[in-house]
Amino acid sequence: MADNRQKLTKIALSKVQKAGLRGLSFRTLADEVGIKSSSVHYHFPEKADLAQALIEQYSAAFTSQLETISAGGGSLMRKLSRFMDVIESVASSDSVCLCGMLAAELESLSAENRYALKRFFADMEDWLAREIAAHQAELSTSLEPHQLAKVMVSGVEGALIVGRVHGSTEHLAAQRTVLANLLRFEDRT
Amino acid sequence: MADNRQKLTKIALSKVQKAGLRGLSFRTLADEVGIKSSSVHYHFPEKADLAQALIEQYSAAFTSQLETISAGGGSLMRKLSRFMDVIESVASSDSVCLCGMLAAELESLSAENRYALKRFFADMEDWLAREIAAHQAELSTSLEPHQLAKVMVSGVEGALIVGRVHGSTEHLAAQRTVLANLLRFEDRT
DNA sequence: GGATACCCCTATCTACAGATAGATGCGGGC
DNA sequence: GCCCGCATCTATCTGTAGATAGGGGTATCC
Repeated sequence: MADNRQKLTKIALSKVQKAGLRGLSFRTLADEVGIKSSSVHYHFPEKADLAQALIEQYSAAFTSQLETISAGGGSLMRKLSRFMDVIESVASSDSVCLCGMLAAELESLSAENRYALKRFFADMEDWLAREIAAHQAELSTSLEPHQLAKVMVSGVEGALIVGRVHGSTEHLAAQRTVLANLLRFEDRT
Repeated sequence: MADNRQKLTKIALSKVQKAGLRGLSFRTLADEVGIKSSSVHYHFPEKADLAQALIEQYSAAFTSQLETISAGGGSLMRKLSRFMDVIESVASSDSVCLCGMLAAELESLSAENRYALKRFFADMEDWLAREIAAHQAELSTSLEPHQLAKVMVSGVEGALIVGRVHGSTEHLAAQRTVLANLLRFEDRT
């Protein structure tokens, strides 16, 4: 099985989204894949290397989804609704956004990890701001696209984390509703 | 010194806000207070007991601040601005909200800890919703107070966590601005 | 067919975590 | 003067973490 590396990142991703990087041990991870912990070290010498791989993989997948949304066209509200769909898809099974989780563990991350994290959030914000700016004509708000984008980034990350405590997705749902209202559109599309 | 218990919770609080509960060890904590780790266990038999004490103490202090704001009167915007001041005061020195941090570590918390966490967020939401409802006449929004409150709770928790990654308070600032706009008030008071 | 890269193994190290048992010193109250 | 509770100590247990050294098998490439 040469795809153990993929199995490792797949299982690690899910685990970190639930328990955090510190909640993941090389031993448990190895057990679940069916290899030894030393073999995990072969693929990822240090834990920071594993974290880095996770962030990059996650970011790439996320960016790809955003690009698909952009390419799909439609109104801003339609795009933002799709955006919320993407966010909502991680909320199931006691998981939060990988990068939101790692952001909480910031203090124990390597410099490289931190930089990758920054980029993730900056990319999300940029995408949102770009879409908002592109549709500004449709809007009756005077707010800066980047300010709105920052609020949305904070909002969804916070909603995932806080929502999990309550075991509900109401916080994300509220985000949707208020967002739609803020931009003076009707709910959903 | 019979106030070692207070010293413990004080130092532990600050440490957990920066590094999380897992980032705090009884040994380091004991060292900083100047006692032995076994003595920490005397005050807090298990780590969950320490966490519980932290959450309760933190919640009480927070609630107290909210009550002060309510008692201070004034416009809704004034109150919400004060609310943001309170949130902002924890953002310094690489700290996030204690409960936001613990929420990320949810999986490793005791049932009692989780319940206390839920209450913290619910209390914050209730306070916000109550204030919003009380001033609804001043507002031109048709949004439910509890939905707005949920968004605010998510927003500030997320802004603290994401903002720390960037080493800035811009996310909180954006929250302030957008919030003011959402409620159709001028910025700050 | 020998070299080489790849992948996984066994075995082990070092560090540190939370937790417990039992002893010590120091009070105040009976 | 004795007992008891409080707060702390020393010493130690047990478990688990990340990490490393070095060996072996296998497939591919020259």
